[in-house]
Amino acid sequence: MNKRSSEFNKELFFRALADRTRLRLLNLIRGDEVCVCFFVEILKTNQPKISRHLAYLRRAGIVGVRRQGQWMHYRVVEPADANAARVLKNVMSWLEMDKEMQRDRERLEKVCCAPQLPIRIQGAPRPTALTARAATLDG
Amino acid sequence: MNKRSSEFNKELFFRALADRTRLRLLNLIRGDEVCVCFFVEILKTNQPKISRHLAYLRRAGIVGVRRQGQWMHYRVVEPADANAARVLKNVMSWLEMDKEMQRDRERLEKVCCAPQLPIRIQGAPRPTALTARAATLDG
DNA sequence: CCTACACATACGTCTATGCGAATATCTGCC
DNA sequence: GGCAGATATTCGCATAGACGTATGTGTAGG
Repeated sequence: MNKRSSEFNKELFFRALADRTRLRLLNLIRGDEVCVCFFVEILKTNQPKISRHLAYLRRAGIVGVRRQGQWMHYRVVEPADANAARVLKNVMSWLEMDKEMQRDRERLEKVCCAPQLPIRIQGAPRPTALTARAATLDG
Repeated sequence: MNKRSSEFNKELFFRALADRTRLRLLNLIRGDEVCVCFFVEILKTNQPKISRHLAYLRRAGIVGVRRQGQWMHYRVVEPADANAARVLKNVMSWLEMDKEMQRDRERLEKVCCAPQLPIRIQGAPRPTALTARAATLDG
């Protein structure tokens, strides 16, 4: 039907990036694999909101999920389209220069590397990469 | 008030790119300076629609305008933020691979390089760069 | 001035999307 | 099976944005 059906949907891709909450989520994930409850904790918001935005990013082919028991681990994936992948890389490094994004990451690192996780997310699996740092502290 | 007031608005930037008509406009402008009536002609749509989308791109800091008599010449400008500029460059070359965008450009070139412009836009100033090619044909 | 032309903006409508609150789903465990 | 915790989806509402039509604005030419 649609003559563009085989092409990567750029509009969907950019709309996915056109929201501050989603950008903050991408910034928190980075090269890691982060479970939903951390987003809720760091962005200090309700869980459905986070979940909806992650679903949006998933539909746009920007993030992927892995289930581990009751937890869902989100990661940034390479978009199917090479140009989209290139743009996304640039966007990710762009986010590093944003003050709010930097604060978000500081909070995430502080939370993840602390010997004790906050009460709300006691049993949650920590982000893989960040946990490597926290492992020495956490028994 | 807003703690992010000094930072470039990424959401506005991406929302500007999150629309097919606006992407098609950017693709038609490219490195050139194109007057509104050509957009209307090539995209085969009404003038207010084009004008609104151009205004959106202007607000996002992606295009600029120059008035020449009754005609308005639009051009792609370098966004104030260096990262935005880099992303925009990538997007522009991304557009080159899009079938519809290629067709749009073919139509624009055909129209601009023809000895006679279509009746609707008889007196319009041709895009500068493309006109260089048409100049030898057009008296 | 008045008209014609190019373009911009306003208006009414419709759809997409964001939100919080409520609810559903899935998994681990007893 | 049933309960609890983590996550997803739904619902109702509010706003943004896209569209076509109508109208406003600025400029050139008589």
